[in-house]
Amino acid sequence: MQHETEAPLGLRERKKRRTRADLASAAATKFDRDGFEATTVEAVADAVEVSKRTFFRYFDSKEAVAVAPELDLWEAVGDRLAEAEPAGTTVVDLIRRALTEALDLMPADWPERFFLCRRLVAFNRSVRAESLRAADEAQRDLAARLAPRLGTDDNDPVLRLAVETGFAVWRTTARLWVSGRKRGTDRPLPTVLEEVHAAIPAAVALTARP
Amino acid sequence: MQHETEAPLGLRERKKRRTRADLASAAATKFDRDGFEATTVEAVADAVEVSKRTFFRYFDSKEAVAVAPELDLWEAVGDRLAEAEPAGTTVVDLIRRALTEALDLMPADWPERFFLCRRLVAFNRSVRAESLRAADEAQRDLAARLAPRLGTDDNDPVLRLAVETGFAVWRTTARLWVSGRKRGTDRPLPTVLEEVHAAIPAAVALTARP
DNA sequence: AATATTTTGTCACCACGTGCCAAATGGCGT
DNA sequence: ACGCCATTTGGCACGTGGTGACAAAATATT
Repeated sequence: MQHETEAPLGLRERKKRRTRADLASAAATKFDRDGFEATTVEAVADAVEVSKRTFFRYFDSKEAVAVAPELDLWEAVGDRLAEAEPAGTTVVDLIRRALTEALDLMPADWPERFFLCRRLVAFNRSVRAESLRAADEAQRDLAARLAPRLGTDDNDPVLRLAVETGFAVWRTTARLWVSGRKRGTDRPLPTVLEEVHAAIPAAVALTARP
Repeated sequence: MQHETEAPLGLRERKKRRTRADLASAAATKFDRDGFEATTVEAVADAVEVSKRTFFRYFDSKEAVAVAPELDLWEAVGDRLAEAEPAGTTVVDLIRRALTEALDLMPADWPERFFLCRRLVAFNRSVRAESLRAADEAQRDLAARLAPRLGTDDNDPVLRLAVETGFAVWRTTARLWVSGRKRGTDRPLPTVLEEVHAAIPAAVALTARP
């Protein structure tokens, strides 16, 4: 027998995680095949042999299960930031690092799931809204955690703007990555993230030429 | 008789605009008094003496009518940008200017309506999601309009990032303005907008001190 | 093995949102 | 003033997302 690392993690918790993952997976395939609106949550629940009521105990809404990969990412980002040392680096760069580490922690099939998720985001209004809302939530959470480390409250406009910029980099990265993937160029997300990060000065200085 | 400026604007169009405004107004007061979820769209429709079916011909969703002031703003911004001359100024600043001009165009009761709208955004998940979605839509629209003036397509990451930054400034402004208004400091939005705009360098350079 | 706690299923219910068609209303020429 | 056409509105029915309440099942604890 091998040593139990991290946590015991009883049967109960394991089962819960599995059903959640199963629901997200079933939803992803059905949404991809039949479309988001054409698929009912009952159909998703049935596919996992779970009642509709139980579905809504795992996900707040139909849209939430569609962006499950993003929710997973934000959770990982929150965890990574809890132990990160902010010393010396820019806030924007700190967010980039937390994202990179979080991406590194994600399971192997995550990029594919994320890709499908982004297609739904691109084509469906309500899914797009939920995606933005989830990112915004992560953003607030992050600002609240960062504030004490900087000696300000999380209403400080400079901090807010910094966090906004960090997430702006992520959003741009996600889009660039997706469009790149569609035409074969399959670069890893952290690489794209670094590139976009480096483009910040050019972006704020971008001027129309008369 | 006086000379007709701008457009004839027949009775039909005028009536449509009025019902739309009435719906938004009725919704605002009811949402403010009874709460967003406690208010049914039927109740809003009844208050304007219009059928529920008609309500949904004016607004895509219950959330949409809640953020009507923002929708109005984005429309005005789009209009302003159509005639703005981009020469010489930064893209981020160009967005700021378009916003300032648009804010100037809004009717006198707009700030109050916007304020109530922001309260709903702050307390309600789905309204917040819709608000973010609407801003994102305006963002894309703006990027698409700006791209040809810069000689690039609207997938250029630098342009994207620039537009993201411009909107980040707006979002930060909105929050700052609201929190300022709550405690008496009632400065006009364009002023706050300028301040936040000026804080960009500080934000991207913001560093944690060990 | 018995008990306590947490999760799940069933049922009922409400309200959002939409397709469909008939009725009403404004625009317009004669 | 009248009737004709285009557009807008109302009424109805329907599917589905989402929730409260309570009983049943599953898991943890002693």
